[in-house]
Amino acid sequence: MSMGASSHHVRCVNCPLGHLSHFRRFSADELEFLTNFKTGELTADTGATIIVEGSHSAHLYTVLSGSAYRYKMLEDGRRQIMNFVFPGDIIGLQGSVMGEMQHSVEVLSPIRLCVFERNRLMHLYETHSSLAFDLTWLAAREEQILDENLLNIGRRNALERAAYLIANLFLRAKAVELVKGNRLSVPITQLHLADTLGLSVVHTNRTLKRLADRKLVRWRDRGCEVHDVEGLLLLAQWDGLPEGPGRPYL
Amino acid sequence: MSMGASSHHVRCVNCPLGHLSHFRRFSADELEFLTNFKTGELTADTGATIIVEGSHSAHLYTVLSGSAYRYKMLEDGRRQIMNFVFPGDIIGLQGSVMGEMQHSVEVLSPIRLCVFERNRLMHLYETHSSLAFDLTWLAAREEQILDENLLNIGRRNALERAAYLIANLFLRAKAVELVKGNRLSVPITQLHLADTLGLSVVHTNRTLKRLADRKLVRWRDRGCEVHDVEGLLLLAQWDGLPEGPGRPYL
DNA sequence: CGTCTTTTTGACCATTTTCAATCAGTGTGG
DNA sequence: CCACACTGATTGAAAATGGTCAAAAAGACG
Repeated sequence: MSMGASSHHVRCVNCPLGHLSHFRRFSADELEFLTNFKTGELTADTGATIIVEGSHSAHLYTVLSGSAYRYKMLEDGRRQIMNFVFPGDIIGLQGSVMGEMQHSVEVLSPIRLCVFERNRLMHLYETHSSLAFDLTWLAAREEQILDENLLNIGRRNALERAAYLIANLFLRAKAVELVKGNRLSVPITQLHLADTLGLSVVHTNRTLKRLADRKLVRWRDRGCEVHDVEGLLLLAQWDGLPEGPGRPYL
Repeated sequence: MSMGASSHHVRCVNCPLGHLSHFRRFSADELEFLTNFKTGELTADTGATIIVEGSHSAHLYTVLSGSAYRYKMLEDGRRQIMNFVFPGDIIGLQGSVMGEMQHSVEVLSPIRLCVFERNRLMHLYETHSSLAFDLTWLAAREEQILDENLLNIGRRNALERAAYLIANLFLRAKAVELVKGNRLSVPITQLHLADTLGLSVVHTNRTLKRLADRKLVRWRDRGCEVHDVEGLLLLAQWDGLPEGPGRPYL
């Protein structure tokens, strides 16, 4: 994990996220503010821990590229992954707003983060209400994703669960160009899936095979190929992502 | 479900939540703004549906008294309760910020709500950044609760799950005086518990009996008595509520 | 090539669900 | 007051789902 060389005042006009139609455009004023609000950049490699449960991080991050996941652990080591973090997603908002961090975040694929200072957050609220609203939007969106995850784990069986999760990851990843062909370019292992689905690795593996038998997905070379998104949606009784283009980010 | 008689400009100075040390105090300015921001009140009886999944509610609510729960359903009828709603909690923020409502809300015990207009929300952000921040705080808190619920369902077994959920409900209810003695004064059924825990009613019932055998809780007269909170926390490997006094609300 | 991680498989075990009743409490109308 | 209908709580037995243990196979990597 290291701070980028050209730390301060990286030009947000050239933000890599700005090129994706998935995200909203900033006004000139917002762009200028954000350029100043941004403290620097941070990169981290696979396996690095960006945030530790229980810590009081002084920062807030937006993912510029790469991926990570948010998780919690019980004292005896059982782990539950709550959500995955893709470009445009924000990391550490919970902690910035409420104090102590209640979850950890680990890097999945080499990640580049935009860094903001937690103690300047109030200033954003005071001077740029549209961005403040966007932050609430981002929090509400995370809430919504968690609702769906809860429904998934609580009420779907193993096969449906895996179908939902893979379809969800696939569509979210696709929106930020983390899909190559029918292949998810996020280096997820079956253990990650298992810890997200609330299943054991063994059963997750068997479930994936059943999905493969139905020609819905295929696990190959450490990665997941999606052969039939519609089939996955149908199996999981899911409507797909509600989001259109133009969603907020910071 | 009906609108209160003295709809407009109910004096927020006398807000019933203001008497609970659990919540933060408003400044005179905030209080005046909120009194105007508030559109009216709404009361609803047990079983009423306040919000329907898929709708575009024009309102946002804060619970003044009573209780409710938030849930989602699969097409085939399986239901998952995501969270319970107590006094001081906000209802409909997700929909207000993101558009369509992605979950339903049903009344548990006769409820009194403070009503706000969704289309005036931006005005709040523009003029009262402290309240805007509070809204983000509330969203982040919901996110945090959902994280814990996800860990609960995903990684704890039935006994631990029930222990966590009951302890959690008990402590949250206690903070807003919805506990009488050791008894939760929220008319929850074992089906509600089951749909929250991701278990069947039958197994939930058996699990509750096991908790009773251990003298941790007791189910009596349609309600739950908690005999040993510490024991529940220990069993669930949970630290209890992180919240201190002085939390925000609208 | 040897080591490490990840995936895959088999056999067996535990947990949880489903189905089917029964029981208890509540409220209703006669 | 009692018969009746209803909802919610309990229980038993059988079946299904998912977990654990152990080991092998397949890649990944230096």
